[in-house]
Order: sequence, then structure tokens, then C-alpha cells
Amino acid sequence: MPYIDQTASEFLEELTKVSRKIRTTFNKKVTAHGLTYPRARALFRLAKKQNMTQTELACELELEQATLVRLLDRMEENGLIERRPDAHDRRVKLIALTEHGEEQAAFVRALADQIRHQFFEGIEQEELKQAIALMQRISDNVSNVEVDDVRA
Amino acid sequence: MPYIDQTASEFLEELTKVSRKIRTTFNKKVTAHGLTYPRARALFRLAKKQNMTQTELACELELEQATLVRLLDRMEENGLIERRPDAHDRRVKLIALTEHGEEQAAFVRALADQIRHQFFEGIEQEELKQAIALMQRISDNVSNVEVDDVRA
DNA sequence: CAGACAATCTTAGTGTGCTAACTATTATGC
DNA sequence: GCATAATAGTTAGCACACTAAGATTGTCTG
Repeated sequence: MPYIDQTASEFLEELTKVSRKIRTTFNKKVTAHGLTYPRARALFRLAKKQNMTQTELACELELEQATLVRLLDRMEENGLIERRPDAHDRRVKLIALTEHGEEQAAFVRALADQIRHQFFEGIEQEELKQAIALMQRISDNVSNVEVDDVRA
Repeated sequence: MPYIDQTASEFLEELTKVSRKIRTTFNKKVTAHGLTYPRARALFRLAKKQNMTQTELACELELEQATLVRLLDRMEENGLIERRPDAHDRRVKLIALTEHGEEQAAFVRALADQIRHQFFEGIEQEELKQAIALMQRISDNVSNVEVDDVRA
């Protein structure tokens, strides 16, 4: 196996591990509040832009619609969001934060700020930007693989 | 929110997305073979080092033991591995690849090489090494957060 | 304008990850 | 040496992620 492949393998391993670690650690901090990492992601988006359709939200979070349905089911059970009918299209449901949802969004924002300082201690912004650009290029490559499959 | 926090948020988002994308795309390629990304990870480790205990394997894969149990259950159902008793410690089970497991490991290795070339097309080794080092530093920071919690 | 097509959300089923609690076995310590 | 603690693996229950297939509603085309 050439060196580059070895490095690529290590990259994938490290990516898998660090993302699982971050998700798990974040979850531990917020479980007491009926929250999780995916729910926090959704809360953030909704705090920025209310009354999105599920399709829009799924697109922004890059989740499948079916995945989002159950995520929203639980957020609804926990009183974080409401599904409201759309006046113009009866297929559509608009997602709105409840008052409790707004409060939790604010809480999570504060906690996330604190956690970020711990997670990224000693890390320069420039390093993060390079890594983001790298991940986006890889992401594009992965998408192209999927397109290739469709053609084949 | 300071610029650095904005960048850190983007980093987390991108990390979440790219790792999910990679896992999903890989899964699509191998589902027909009764394989998945986590199973492939386990196969790789076992191909390198047979007769590990479950605890050792869980440690190398950085998974909880309970997670590994079910992963191995399914790999056993698919005839990829065997659990063998340890002569010296009746609590321990040693994990061995079956013949079919060896074959699948070879198949997955070839497929993974091909996929890596697509995923990492146009990416320099040096970029990957920098990213790996960055993720390891973040990983360490995350671990320290957990330690802090235990102390608190 | 009717029937085919598309879009939106849901349900069902599988796989993976976690924590917590349990069983069986081995190690330790008084 | 026997009670206690630690270790190895399991089970149970929850949360997410996916695909595939279904129900309802809207759109478009012939």
C-alpha cells in the first residue's frame, strides 16, 4: 500500500473517531435537558430561520427527510418545536420553535460556546479554515462518486 | 459571536457532514456483500491481528464493548468471524476471521483502495497529514473535557 | 379536465452508537 | 480462604442514520 493510501486510511479513521467523540461528549453535557447533538443542530437552524418546511430543514442539515421526521417527533414530544400547517399547500408543515424551544436554543448556544473553547483550545483559526476547505473538497469528491454510480 | 467561534461552528458542521457522507457512500457500495463501514473497520483490524479479545478490539476501534458485541453478533451471523474460547481465562473470547471473512477482507481492501482514490482525488498527502494532526489535537482536547467532568 | 407525474411527509425495518445494569469468572486483600 | 473488587462479555433500552415503500396533496400535460 503506497504511503498516500496509508495516510488516507489514517485520515478516515481519525475522522470517524473524532466526530463520534465530539457527538458523544456533547450529548453527555445536554442529556439532562432533553437535548442531543442532532437536536441542537436543528435548534440552531430554526433559531436563525423560523417556519421552514421539513424539506428545507432536511436539506440544510443534510439529513434524509425520514431521519428528520423522527428527530422532529421527539423534539415535539419534548415541547421544543411545533408543526404548523401551511396555508397554501396542505402537504407542507412549517416548523416553529416554541417558547421553550427558544429558551433551550439560547441555553445550548451558551453551552456550545463554552464547549467550543475547550474543544478548540490552542487551535488557530487558519488551521480550521484549511481543514474546512479540505473537508469540502473531499465532500465534493464523495458526491461525485455517487453520481458515477447513478450513471453506471 | 467572534470570528473564531463562527469558524469553529463551521468546522463541526463540516466534520459531521463529511463523516456521515463517507460512511453512507461506503455502505451503499458494500451492502450487497453483507458488509458495512463499521464491519469493514473491524475486518481490517482482525486481518492484521487475529485472536484478539473483544476488549482489545473495542479498544483499537474506540468503541464501547456493548457496541462491539452486536457488531460481532452480526458478523458472526454473516459468517465473517468466529468467537473462540480462551484456554487460560474462561471469561475471554478470542475473535478469529473465518475463511469467508478473509476473502471479504481482501475484497473490501481492494474496494477501499479504489474508493480512496475517488474520495481523495486531487488531495495532497501533506494536507491529510496536517488534518490528521489537527483532529488528534482536538480529540485530546475533547478527552480532557471528559476528565474535567469527572473531577467536577 | 383527467390521468399521470411530482412533491411532501410518514411508516416500517435495519444497523450502529451510547449508557446502565446483569452474569460469570478471575484477582485481591484482610 | 473467603468476601470483596475488578474484568469480560452480554442484555436491554434509547437515539440516530439510512433505504424502501406508502398516503396525501399539488402540478402538468395531452
